[in-house]
Amino acid sequence: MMRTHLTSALETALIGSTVELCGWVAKRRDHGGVVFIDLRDAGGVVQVVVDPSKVVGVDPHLIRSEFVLRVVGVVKDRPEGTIKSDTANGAIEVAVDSVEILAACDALPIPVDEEVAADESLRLKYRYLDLRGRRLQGNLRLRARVNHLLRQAFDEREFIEVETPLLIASTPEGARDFVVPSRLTPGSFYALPQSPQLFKQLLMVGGLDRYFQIARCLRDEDPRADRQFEFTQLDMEMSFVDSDDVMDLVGEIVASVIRDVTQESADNPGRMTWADAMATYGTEKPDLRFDLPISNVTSVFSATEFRAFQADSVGALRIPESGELTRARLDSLIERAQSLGAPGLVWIRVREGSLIDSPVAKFLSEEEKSALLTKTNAQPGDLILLAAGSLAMTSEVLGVIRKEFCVVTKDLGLHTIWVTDFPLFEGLDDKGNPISSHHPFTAPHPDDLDLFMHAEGEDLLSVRSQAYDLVVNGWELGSGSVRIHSREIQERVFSLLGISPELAHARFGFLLEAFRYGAPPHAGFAFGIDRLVALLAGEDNIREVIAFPKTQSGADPLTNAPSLLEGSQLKSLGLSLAAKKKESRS
RNA sequence: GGUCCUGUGGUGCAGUUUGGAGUGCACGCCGCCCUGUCAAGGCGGAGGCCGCGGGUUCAAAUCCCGUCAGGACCGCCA
Repeated sequence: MMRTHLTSALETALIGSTVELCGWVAKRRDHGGVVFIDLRDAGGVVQVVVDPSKVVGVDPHLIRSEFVLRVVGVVKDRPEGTIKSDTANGAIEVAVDSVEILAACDALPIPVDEEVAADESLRLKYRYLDLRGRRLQGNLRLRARVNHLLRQAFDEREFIEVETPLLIASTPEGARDFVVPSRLTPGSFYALPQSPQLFKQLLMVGGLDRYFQIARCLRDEDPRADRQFEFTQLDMEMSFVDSDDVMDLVGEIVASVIRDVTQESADNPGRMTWADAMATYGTEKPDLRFDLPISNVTSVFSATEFRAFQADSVGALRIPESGELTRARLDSLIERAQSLGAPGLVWIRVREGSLIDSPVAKFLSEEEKSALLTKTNAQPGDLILLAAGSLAMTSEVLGVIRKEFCVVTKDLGLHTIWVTDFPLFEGLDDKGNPISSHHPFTAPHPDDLDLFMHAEGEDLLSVRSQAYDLVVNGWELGSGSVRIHSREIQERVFSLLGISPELAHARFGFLLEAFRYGAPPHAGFAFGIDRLVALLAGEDNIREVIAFPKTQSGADPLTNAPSLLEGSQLKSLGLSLAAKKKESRS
C-alpha cells in the first residue's frame, strides 16, 4: 500500500503518529517559507504543511493544482488561532517530512470542485475532472448506497437476482429500439431491451417466484432532464400476489431507502386513483409538495348567462394570497392557457366582503359568485383562475398553471404517492383500435372485466387496468401492473389492439406458448434508480447521478460516441449506408 | 420534426437593446516577493478568428440569414 490512511481517517487521536497519504492538490497556499497544501483523497481533505528548507523530495514551490502527491508526515494539532472548526479536519494538519510527485497536472480546462458549473459539453468532455468534485463524488457514492440498500431489501425478502439478456428480439410496440446488427445472420438485428418485461414474466412461469434485477434499459427517444438513452431500473416481479402486495412491498422499501438516506421520517406512499389525480391535479403524476387542488365548479355555472362558462366542465384553481399579481403576469398565464388549447383563462381577485374583481364580474350572478367562493373556499386576497371546456382540457390546463405557482425548495422533502387504476387504453388510433396505456400484458381491473370482454370502440376507454405508478414530487418514479396470465384475456387484448393472431404469434408467441404450460398469477414493478437518486440528491437532472451520461443530442463529448464505422466493419455486418440527404442534394 | 434560452482569453460573466479601435470584472495560468494560510496576500505578465459561414453597412461581438454546439421544453418516451 502506498498510504496508511485516508484523510477521513485522520483524527486528534493520531496526533504524533507518522502517516502516509496519497491524493490530489485541491488548493495550494505558497507563503515562500511555508507551503500549505489541501490534499484531497476519496475520504476528504486535510491540510498538509511543507517547510521548503526541511522537506525531502521535491521543491514544494513546483507543486501545482491537481498534482498527485504522496506525502509522509506527522499528524499535529494546529497552533492556537489557526483551527478551522467548520472543516472536517480543521483541528489537525500533517507536517510533512517528504513529498513525492506521483503525477503532474496540466492547467485545468474546467475548475475542479467549484460551485459554478462549467458548460455542459466541457463538463462531459472532461468528466474525469468533474468526477473529482464533491458534487459528483457525493452523488455516485449515494447511488452506490441506494443500490446496496435495494439489493439488501429485496434479498431479505427472498427475491432472486437474475440477469436477463441485452441482445433480444425487437418488438415494434413502445419506444424505438436501439438495434444491433447480427454478423452471423447478416440482415438480421438484435434489439437492446427497453425493459426486461417479457423475461421477468417468463421467470415467473419458470417458478422463480420472486425476481429482481438492477437492470440497464435502453430506449431510442429524445433525452430530457429525467431521461437518458440508457437508464437503470430496479426491476422486480412476484408470483401469487395482487397489486396491493406489490405496492405495499415496493412502497415500504422505497420509504425505507428515503429514511436511510435522508435520516428523516418517510411514510409509505399513500394511494390515489388516476381519475382523482387527473381531476384534482390535472396530471397523472401530481407533485404533492403543494396542495393547490383544482375544484370542479361546473355545477356552480349550470344555468349561467356567461357563454364562456356554458361548457361541459368548468374548473377552478384557488391560489392563496396571490390576488395582487400584476396584469402582465395574469396576461402571461392566459397566454400559457391558450397555448395549451384553452379558449381563455378567467381570473378573479377575491376582495373583502365577498366582493370580486374580474373582467367577467358583470356576467356572473350574485349566486354564482358566492357559490364559487364557497366551493373554492376562497379568502380575501386570493386569486381564482377558471378554465372552461372539456373536463380533460380544463384539468390539463389548470394542472399546468398550478405548477407555475409551486415554488420548489429543498426542505419540502420527498412526497410519494401511488397512482392506481389507470385506464387500460389511452385512446383510439386512426383505425379505431385502442392503444395500450401501459403495455399489452397489463391485466384489466377485475371490476371492469365484463366491460373489457364485451365493450367496443370508445366504451373500451373507460376500462380500468391493474396498473400503478409510483410518483415522487411530480416525477414518475416507476410503474408496474398485475399481468395477464390468462390466454383468453391476452388474446382479447391483442385482438383489440389490432394485432392479429398471426402477428401476436410472430412477436410474442414464446410468451403465449409459455402461458399454456401453467403460468402463475403474477405482478411486478420497476422504478428508475437514476430518478430516485436524483430526487434524493436534490438534483433536477439525472446526468448529475450518472458517471458518464450523454448530452441532449445523445452524444458523449468524452468518447465522441456515436462514431462512424469502418467500411470493413459495415461489410462484415452486411450493411451499407444510404446516402446522406445533404450529399444527395449537392 | 418544432419552440425558446445560451455561445466573448483556460473557466464563469458583463458588454449586444441604441453598430464606431477587443473595453471590463472575478477565478485560473506564468514570473518575482513572502514562515500560519485556509477563497492566503503583494507586485508584474501572458493569453481573444467575440462558435462557424454568409449578408447589410464607410464600419459588425453588436443588425439580418444560415449553420454547429450546449441547455429547457413540445412531439416522442408500450
